[in-house]
Amino acid sequence: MPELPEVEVTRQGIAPLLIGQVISRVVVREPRLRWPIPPELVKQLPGQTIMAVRRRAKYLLIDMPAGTLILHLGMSGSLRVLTTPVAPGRHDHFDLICTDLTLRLNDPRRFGAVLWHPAGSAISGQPGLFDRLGLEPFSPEFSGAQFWQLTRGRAVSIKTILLGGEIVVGVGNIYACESLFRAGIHPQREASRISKTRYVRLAEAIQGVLQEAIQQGGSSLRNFVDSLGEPGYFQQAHRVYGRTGLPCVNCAGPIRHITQSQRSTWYCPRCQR
DNA sequence: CAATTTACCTGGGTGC
DNA sequence: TGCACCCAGGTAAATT
Repeated sequence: MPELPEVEVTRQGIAPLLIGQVISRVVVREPRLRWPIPPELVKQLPGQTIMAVRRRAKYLLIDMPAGTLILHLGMSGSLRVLTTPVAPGRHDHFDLICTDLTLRLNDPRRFGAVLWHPAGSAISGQPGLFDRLGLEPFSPEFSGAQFWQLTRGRAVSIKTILLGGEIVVGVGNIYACESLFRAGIHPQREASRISKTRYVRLAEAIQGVLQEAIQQGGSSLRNFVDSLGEPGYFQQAHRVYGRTGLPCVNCAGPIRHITQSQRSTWYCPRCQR
């Protein structure tokens, strides 16, 4: 399940390989992803030179003169870089064929996306996709004080706020649970009833948890070339996620599992208030 | 307007 | 071995 760390590790893996490559052909085997893959890509992209590979929230942005190719891995997507011909397998929906390599998207559940943003308008203003995304967790604008400010008057739980992405992006279910545990905040606590001091702790917890996951992913991730980018963070030891009934690493009490808005939450009832 | 629910997908696991 | 069932979760869209 790609959250921000896996997307960032993927970006760091493919960027040095892709930059400078000239696109020669695009192959769409299955256009039915979250949204249909725009047919015009097949004509727009050939001849374009890849200038940069960026990330916004969990979106990968591949910049070229005519515009930006937007990729989202959904919940089961992965990218690999091929330098020799490899027969496409099941769920290999999209190929970006370049001079020296092919970028191939595999996505069994098809919750991912391949979209196109023409040059000329700011991508952050793309309606419904980028215009209401929250702050990047590693940006200078994201702080505990700002987090506190943006949650005034919000009656929903802090876990819901984290997953919503309208205040801070990149935190999925795993790292929402882990961040709240590290900050000592109960997942069901109302967002408007958390002190500024505790929001400072939460902001630091989010940054720490994500940063460590990126580092671990980066060190254990296989080469993106000619191999599947097996996400390193699957091997990471979670402190609460998925640990129903197991002893809390802090107080040894049993980790509790609950459901919040149809999503699993794990937490320590003694350490998180 | 805020909050909540639904829908989209398939692989993997479980129980019978 | 097969089959029905449930769960995983990112996020837009629909509904309350």
